[in-house]
Amino acid sequence: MDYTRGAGGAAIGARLRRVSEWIDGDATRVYAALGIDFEQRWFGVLNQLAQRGPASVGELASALRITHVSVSQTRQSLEKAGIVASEADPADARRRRLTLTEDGVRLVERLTPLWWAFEQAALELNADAGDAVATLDRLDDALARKSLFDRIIAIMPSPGSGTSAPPRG
Amino acid sequence: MDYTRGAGGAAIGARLRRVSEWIDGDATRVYAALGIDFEQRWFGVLNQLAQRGPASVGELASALRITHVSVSQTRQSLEKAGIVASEADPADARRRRLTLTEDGVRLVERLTPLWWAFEQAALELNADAGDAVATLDRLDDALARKSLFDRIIAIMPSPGSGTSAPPRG
DNA sequence: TCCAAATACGTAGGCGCCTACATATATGTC
DNA sequence: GACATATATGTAGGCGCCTACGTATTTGGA
Repeated sequence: MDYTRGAGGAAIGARLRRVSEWIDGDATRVYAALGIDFEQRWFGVLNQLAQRGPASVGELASALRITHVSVSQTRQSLEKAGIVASEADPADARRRRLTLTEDGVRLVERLTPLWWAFEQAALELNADAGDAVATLDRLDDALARKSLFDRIIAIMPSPGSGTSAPPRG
Repeated sequence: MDYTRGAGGAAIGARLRRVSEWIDGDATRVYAALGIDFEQRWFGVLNQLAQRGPASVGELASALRITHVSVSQTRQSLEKAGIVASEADPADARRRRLTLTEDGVRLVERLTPLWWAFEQAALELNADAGDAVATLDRLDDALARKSLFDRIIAIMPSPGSGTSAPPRG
């Protein structure tokens, strides 16, 4: 039924995406079922600001290992929702300093028990799946050492030009 | 630097998505570097048609474990590119029967060595990451047994209503 | 001191998937 | 054989991320 298990390498990206869609979708349904107005993409930035205090777009992108563009869009959404505020960094006008608003602090407090439940569910799932998180760590590390692009080009019968994938870090 | 490793459960979806983005992106760059006009999302449908012959939208969705909507959109893209053709199933006019065109067959032949390289690279990556594919299998199975939604709701302090996540297929 | 290069952030538009809803055809029951 | 229900596919629009490119500010030689 699930042919992707037999499709091997070329499908591994699709499989990862599929599982992430399931998890994201279920998380979205949890917030909806509890009547909480919350977007999945807010989590990283919000959690980061709650744990470590004010930060710039670039710092958040680096910590979350996503692009600054994605953080920038999330910031706009968070500001529109009144959860986060921002101002130009007085020491460097290129930077934007993000902080939680009072509403933001309250939202984080309200969500904390839910995030705890997430954590427990993830631990349970992780145990069921034979330490999936450790595997994710190893996958991250392996890709950081040598990107899939470089691996494929190195294997290709006729390697073509010497182009290389951009670094991910 | 990568805080997501410490963020635990609530970030697992984001981490999976992130890795899938890296892999998808590298795959896209490989096709681009070789000058091949190919979209990532074509792979599942194309590979399935090549391996098992003509199939309907629903059959492909089921085999690939994605929604029929996604397959429908991919079909339109493949038809526009002249790689796939379709006709109403004579036995059931609701169904659409997809087949590879001659161009489609040629494209699959041209891509076969590349997909082989993908496969080798994935095997290498898989070995580097301590059998990530087996972990993905277990994750699939664990989520099929009990969705993340159900796991979270079961753990929540005040479980709220008796709603449940829809089955995944 | 001036100006090229680097850095920080933003906008436009795309990708591959999704949910919600609409349409067309088939099926089963009275 | 008519009609409610089930099934197969499609359309509209959203999500969270991306690349490509543009603008504003800072930095570091010549």
